[in-house]
Amino acid sequence: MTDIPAPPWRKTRRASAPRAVLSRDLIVAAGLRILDAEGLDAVSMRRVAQELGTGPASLYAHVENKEELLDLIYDEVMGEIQVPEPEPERWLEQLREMIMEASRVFRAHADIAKVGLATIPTGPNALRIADAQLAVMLAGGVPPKVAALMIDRLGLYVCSDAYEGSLYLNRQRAGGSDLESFLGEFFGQIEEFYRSLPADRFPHLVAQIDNLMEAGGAERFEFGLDLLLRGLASHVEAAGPTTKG
Amino acid sequence: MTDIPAPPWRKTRRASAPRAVLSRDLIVAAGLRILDAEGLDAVSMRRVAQELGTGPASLYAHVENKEELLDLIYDEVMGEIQVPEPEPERWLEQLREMIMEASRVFRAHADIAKVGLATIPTGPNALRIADAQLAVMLAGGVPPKVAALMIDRLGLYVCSDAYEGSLYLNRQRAGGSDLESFLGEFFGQIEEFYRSLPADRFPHLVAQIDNLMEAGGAERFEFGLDLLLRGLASHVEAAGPTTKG
DNA sequence: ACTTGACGCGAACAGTGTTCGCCATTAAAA
DNA sequence: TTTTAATGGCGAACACTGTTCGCGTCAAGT
Repeated sequence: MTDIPAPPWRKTRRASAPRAVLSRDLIVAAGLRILDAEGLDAVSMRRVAQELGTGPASLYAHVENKEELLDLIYDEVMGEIQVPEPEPERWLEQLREMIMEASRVFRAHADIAKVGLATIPTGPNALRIADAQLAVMLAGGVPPKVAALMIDRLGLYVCSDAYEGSLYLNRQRAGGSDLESFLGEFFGQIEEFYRSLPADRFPHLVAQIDNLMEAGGAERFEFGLDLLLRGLASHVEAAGPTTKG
Repeated sequence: MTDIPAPPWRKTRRASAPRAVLSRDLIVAAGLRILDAEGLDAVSMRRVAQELGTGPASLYAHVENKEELLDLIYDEVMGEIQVPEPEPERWLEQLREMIMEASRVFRAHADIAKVGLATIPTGPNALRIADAQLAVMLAGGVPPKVAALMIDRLGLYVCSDAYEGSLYLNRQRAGGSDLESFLGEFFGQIEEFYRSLPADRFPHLVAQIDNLMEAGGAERFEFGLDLLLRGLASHVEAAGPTTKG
């Protein structure tokens, strides 16, 4: 019955209203597509619905609300983060590589980091990554209490730095120029502003303008990361070395 | 002329339409009042205007847009942060005290930290604090380049941690209960969720639940801060000690 | 006394997230 | 095979948001 070729008018009808074209996965995929192309602010229920050729109300059958949708997109992005098998003798290096990898993925997907800052991540991929970080640290002899605190602080650091970086990307999107020239002009203005400050009120700031402006985003991130990791290493040595000693 | 008591009918007129009742300072003060009482989301142009007994359009004569208003409120809050005179021999302690003071002020004003995350602070108070931090570090013998990177990372850390903390406050506001019982219930749910996870997929996470849940917000913040400061101290020793050596 | 100019502000526009109620289609039941 | 139940899709609407336009009114300058 249903296998016979349907008459054209019925086919038109079916094409105009095929059931189950919408699903959680399709909605999340559409949202991620918009996020990458137009930024987080563009990910509205209406825009996602439009991407799927429907209205905003249709999404609520598959997704509780916008917050849940963003959480789902966030975990989808986290799925791109690769984690290694623990090698105890190079645990610190491994941890550093994992953080750099996470940072890379966050930066690749515009300002999704804002979502990570705003929620306690409970998606499967977020859990997978937290578990892997914990595994590497415990294998390296980090005291469990310290390791537990550490994943919290590292997650906050990666998200907040990526979020800060996404702000420049957003402003560039608002303007029209390319990223390179935009950043140049933007930081040029900042530097000009700093140089215009009264040296008697802000003596140290004015004296250190070159040092303040010199470092780029990547250098700043790695500097802070190294501070955190050095501090962590000192905790391990203090608690009794399990490795190389 | 203007000193003589005005006749009642004029007084009534003046009371009904007094000129220049609006000003930047009044608008900022009203915004800060709403921020403290109802949170950042409540600070809308309409709500601020209502607080001043007028309409939203009236604000735009004194303030460029909402972003500028938030920046002004942010700097107003930063004005509460006290900074010390540099004492070179206890520079690290002093730096730590400054960060704790900043964190205290941020927490006192709900989720203003979100604004600090979203903009490069250029207000007078933000500059004053950055200059003071720089002063303490340079007096302590921190290499200028390192000190410059450090204020950036410390600012990011304080803001992001305060922002994360403000999220709980917001959710509590959305519900009706008091902060104490809300946090208890909330983290109870989180803990329950973690305990329900399959131990074969997330073995380390499940094994460390107690360690993950034990620490409160203050302990987490100070843990991360100590990591950063230990790392900074190691930079100073490496660059050649100016103090006590 | 009259003009000028700026401020105050009501109304409107283009957005947002979310809900309600109706329609069509499909799956199950009789 | 016919009727019923339920479910997904979706147009319209609600209560918001930031922002702009243009009118009127009031204060000061000439």
